Amino acid sequence: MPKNTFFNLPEEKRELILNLAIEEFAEKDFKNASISNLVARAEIAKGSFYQYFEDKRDLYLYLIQLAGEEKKRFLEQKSPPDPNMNLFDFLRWAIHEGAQFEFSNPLLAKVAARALFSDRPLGDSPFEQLQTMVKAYYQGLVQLGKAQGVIREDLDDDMVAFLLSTIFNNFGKYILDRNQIDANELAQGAFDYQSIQMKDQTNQLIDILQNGLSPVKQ
Amino acid sequence: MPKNTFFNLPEEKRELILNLAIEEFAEKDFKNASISNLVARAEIAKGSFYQYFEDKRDLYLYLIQLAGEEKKRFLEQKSPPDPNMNLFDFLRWAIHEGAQFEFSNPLLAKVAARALFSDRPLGDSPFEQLQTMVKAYYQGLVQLGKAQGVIREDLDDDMVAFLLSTIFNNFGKYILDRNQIDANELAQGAFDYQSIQMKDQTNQLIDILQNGLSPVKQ
Amino acid sequence: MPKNTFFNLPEEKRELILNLAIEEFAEKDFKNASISNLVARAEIAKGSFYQYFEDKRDLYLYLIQLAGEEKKRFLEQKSPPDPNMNLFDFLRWAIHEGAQFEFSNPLLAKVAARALFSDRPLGDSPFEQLQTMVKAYYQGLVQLGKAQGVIREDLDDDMVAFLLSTIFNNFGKYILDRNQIDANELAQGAFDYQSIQMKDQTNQLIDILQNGLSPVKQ
Amino acid sequence: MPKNTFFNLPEEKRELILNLAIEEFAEKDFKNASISNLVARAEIAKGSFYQYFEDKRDLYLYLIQLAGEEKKRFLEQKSPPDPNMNLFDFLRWAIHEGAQFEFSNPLLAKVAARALFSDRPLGDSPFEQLQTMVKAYYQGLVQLGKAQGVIREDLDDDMVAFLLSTIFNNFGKYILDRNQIDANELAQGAFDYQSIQMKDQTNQLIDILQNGLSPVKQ
DNA sequence: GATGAATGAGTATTCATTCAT
DNA sequence: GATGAATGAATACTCATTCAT
Repeated sequence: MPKNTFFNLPEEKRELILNLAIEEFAEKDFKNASISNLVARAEIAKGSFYQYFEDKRDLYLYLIQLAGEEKKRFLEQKSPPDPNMNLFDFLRWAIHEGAQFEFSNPLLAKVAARALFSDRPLGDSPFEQLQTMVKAYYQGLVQLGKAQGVIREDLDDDMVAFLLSTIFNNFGKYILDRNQIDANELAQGAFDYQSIQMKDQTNQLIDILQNGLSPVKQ
Repeated sequence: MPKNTFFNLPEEKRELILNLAIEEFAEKDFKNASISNLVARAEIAKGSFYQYFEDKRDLYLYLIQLAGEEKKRFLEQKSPPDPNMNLFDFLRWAIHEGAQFEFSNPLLAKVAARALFSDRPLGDSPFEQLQTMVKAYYQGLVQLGKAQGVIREDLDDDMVAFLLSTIFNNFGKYILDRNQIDANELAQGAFDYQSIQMKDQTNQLIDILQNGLSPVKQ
Repeated sequence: MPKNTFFNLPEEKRELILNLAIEEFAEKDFKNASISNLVARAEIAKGSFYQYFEDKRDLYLYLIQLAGEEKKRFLEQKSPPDPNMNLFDFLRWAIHEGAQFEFSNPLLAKVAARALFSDRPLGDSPFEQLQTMVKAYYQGLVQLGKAQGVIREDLDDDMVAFLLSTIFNNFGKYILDRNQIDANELAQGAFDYQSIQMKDQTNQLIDILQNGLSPVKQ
Repeated sequence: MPKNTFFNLPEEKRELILNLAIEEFAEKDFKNASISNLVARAEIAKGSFYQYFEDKRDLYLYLIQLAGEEKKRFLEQKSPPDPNMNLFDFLRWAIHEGAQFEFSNPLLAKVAARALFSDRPLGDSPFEQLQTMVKAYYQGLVQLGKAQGVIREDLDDDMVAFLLSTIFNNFGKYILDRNQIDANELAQGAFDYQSIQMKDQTNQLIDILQNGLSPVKQ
């Protein structure tokens, strides 16, 4: 956790450091992300960095935590779904919002994706919490679906959660790839999610899941 | 490409270097993988490494190529599917074999996954070919499915290919996670794919896809 | 250009580093001059060198610039010549002073000579400016001589400038050779220019040039 | 000295190695000249090099010796001057021939120039012989001039020898510079000495020396 | 006599972290 | 609380030379 000195910083300065840190860890993985580079760009003293953070690791873990919180806040701040809403209608809404998150915080999303999928410089333990959280979230969705009767009872919870999370976690990147959008350009506001026509494909994707997961209608 | 000196090495020594290299690049990304560490563990002279490989990049690209070849060979050596086989029956077979590959070459699979999904130290070009190949493969499957009438005609090819490839690419890792198996222990032969009961879940997964993608029966 | 950290160093330390650097680059050309050796002898940390200088090239170019400035300062600090002074009287003065410079800064002179005459590790561009400056200086002298009527009008400016610069550039080294003086010993203050009787030869040399270049008296 | 194995080589192969070695040592100084590069380009085995030469130093010294011999042979093979010829007429002839040597053996000339003027990787001793030879040659010329009565008796032999040698040694390079000719292109026969109009300047240069050195006519 | 793989000390440069001011 | 100079282990890579075949 960052030290108090960091949180006591004037908001403007704190935000600057944070944004530059996100850029740095979005572009490079843990080892290659450079504190030297960060402090140079933020125009703070090397020593100051160590007044704000324990070490590089401290900053990194903070960013990952932040990414989780940001995503959660993002989803909550938008009209959160009626708990009685059909699960697939919720997913239809959520995949849009999730993609929009990737669009509005592309660099932070990149940091998180890196942490979740490949770069594990600090061993697995610091990430397990995040991963457990994510997993629990999707398992909750599956259980909700079963309770609503829109997911077949016999399906393995764990496996369905894997299916959903895998798809949702990669969908944002898929959109970027498909539309040949670079995360850095995106961070500079070069694109607008609304301008991209993905609705049809998104609906098809949810349809597939719905058809695949629902009890067979007779 | 490694130099002839490498291929002329006694098999035992060559294998040793290769395995240690795979370990190194499985644990760390390109930049962090250390040649110094590799040669120390392999007990060869620094200079010898450069007799065998042009440079670090040369070794890395070789490993990636190797991963592709190994996977291809693995799939081919097992009874390859009857082209007339129903696509989903083929997928049912392939997801098993693919997972088995991840089991028999866990570290090499890790190197490849890293290359495909996050670590792009050498620019995108060396990977685009691989990625294009993978993408084409899955789009071919989609088209086959449509031709067989087992995938709905109106579905977007690209999106379905994304769905399949995402699931297949992550399934192996999912199995490892679910069974709490570490790739390094696995590499030391600590586990056996057959001993793990995944058949039910695997079948369910394919069922979901089949139900989701097939034309609605009426 | 060295960084501020270098100029902020206590004078004693700065001088030590500089002198050892001059020794290093006087003995060896750019590629062979060893930063490792330098920092070992200066007893500073490897990393400290890179706090002071961008890189090896940075130090090298600084030394060359220093050599130029030192020489210029040296000539200016001594009573600069009356612009109306006969060119050959000026040369008589200058060749003495120039040789004295080689005596008081033998290693720096060696670095500069190497840069001007043979070692071009960084392409020609950084040196062209210096070389152009030197060339322009001598051509200016030739034109002055013609204006004063002490150099024959029909002589090729370029060629005469070559003649003068070649002689002046090599004279210092000639004196060292003739008196069997080693630049390194000299740097340690083992010799004194005044103690060496060269006045007669120097005068003869200028006489030769004067007789050779002047319009024939009739 | 190269070993007998070298001299026993088929002439074609020996010449090839020699020419590539000259290229290597013309482009780079002793330390940077690369045996690895040489053997690669000559397509001989690394070990073979050490069958032919003691070490790098051995080859280098051989090249320098060769350069001296070549120059001597070059001057002798052309109609050598009548010993009774006026010294300055001889110099007028010699400066042409010398420049032509630089033109016909530009790379070898470069190796020699480097050795004489700046690169002294092996200490001074191996070069002293060459330098002594050169010096003796020019002192001989000065004495001849005095004997002929065309050089003033009171001039210091040593200094006049310095003057002549300095000018003659740098004149070839001056011509190359003035005509913006690159030694490597020259080695490939891209230029022809005859095509360059330097006669006027050359004559002026000798005139200057003659006027400067001759006893004053009254 | 030819080969070419093996060696290892050498190179410049980077960077997280410390600590005296 | 801020500073930024100092540190030194770490990095990839080179190359003359040796030596077993």
